[in-house]
Amino acid sequence: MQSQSEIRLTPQRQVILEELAKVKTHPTANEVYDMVRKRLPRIGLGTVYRNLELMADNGMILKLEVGGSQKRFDATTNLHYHIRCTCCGKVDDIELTAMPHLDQLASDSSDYQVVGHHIEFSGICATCGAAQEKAITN
Amino acid sequence: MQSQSEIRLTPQRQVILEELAKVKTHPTANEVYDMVRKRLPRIGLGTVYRNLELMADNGMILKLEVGGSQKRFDATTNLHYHIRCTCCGKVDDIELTAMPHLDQLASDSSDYQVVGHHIEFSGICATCGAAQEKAITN
DNA sequence: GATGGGAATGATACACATTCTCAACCATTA
DNA sequence: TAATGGTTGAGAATGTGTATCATTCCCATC
Repeated sequence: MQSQSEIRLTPQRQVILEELAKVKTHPTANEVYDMVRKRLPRIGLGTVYRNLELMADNGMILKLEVGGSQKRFDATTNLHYHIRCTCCGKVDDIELTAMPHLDQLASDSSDYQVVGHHIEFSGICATCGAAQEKAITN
Repeated sequence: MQSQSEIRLTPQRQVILEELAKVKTHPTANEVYDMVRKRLPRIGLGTVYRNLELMADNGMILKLEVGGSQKRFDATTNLHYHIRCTCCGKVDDIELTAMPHLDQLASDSSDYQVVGHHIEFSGICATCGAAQEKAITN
């Protein structure tokens, strides 16, 4: 997207960025809201949504439109892939070399103007897997 | 998931399946509801959601958790990839050989029990592209 | 230092997709 | 036929995200 070139770094935006950069997970807007509220108790939920969206458009952060009902945000903006736990919804990075050439293939075989791609694996995370084991053996 | 082995094929479920198989698009639950209602005017929206979910769990259809705010459904259950128009939200199949070996790679490099993957390209579809051209030249 | 205009914020209302609840219904079997 | 359990339809409830709008903030200019 990367439409606007510069946005003002208000205190709210700065805190949102910092909190997002602080975690290795891929929090939802609501989770970001909770994290930010510890430092700025009076911030509005709308402000968080608005600024996450704005910063994603600006290329400062990544908006993950993965499965599940919520958008997630990522401070790491280079091309990388994710795995989502179908059980608890958690999203982790996956170590897999990026395949930017896929975009060309897709472009060749469709009448779309391809802008990018994302690979999302799904599975059961270690925690949920262990919980299932436990539930079965009981 | 493919948990339940057999489900009763009620008239509602049959019509949902037939209508879904009839189209090459990837309709949302609401679109399925509209299609089905032409044949079963008294069907409830909840029934459509309930049964789409059920049939997806059963492996009879595919639930696409792609970007955008709505889930989409697909009568084609073999592994294939999609492209979504960031402008109008339309989802099309993309002709690209499936890469089932990716699951193994992901499994090796994470502590998840990997069950599958999906590749989603994003871009501007021909229709939206043409509309943009027009808007600029005017 | 006052001021005026545009951007940003916070509170709230709203829109929308999806799920939940529950009474009525229906098929199946005892 | 009566009992049982799954299924349906209707509407309420939930949850995520967006729009609105009055107020506040920033900052260049006077």
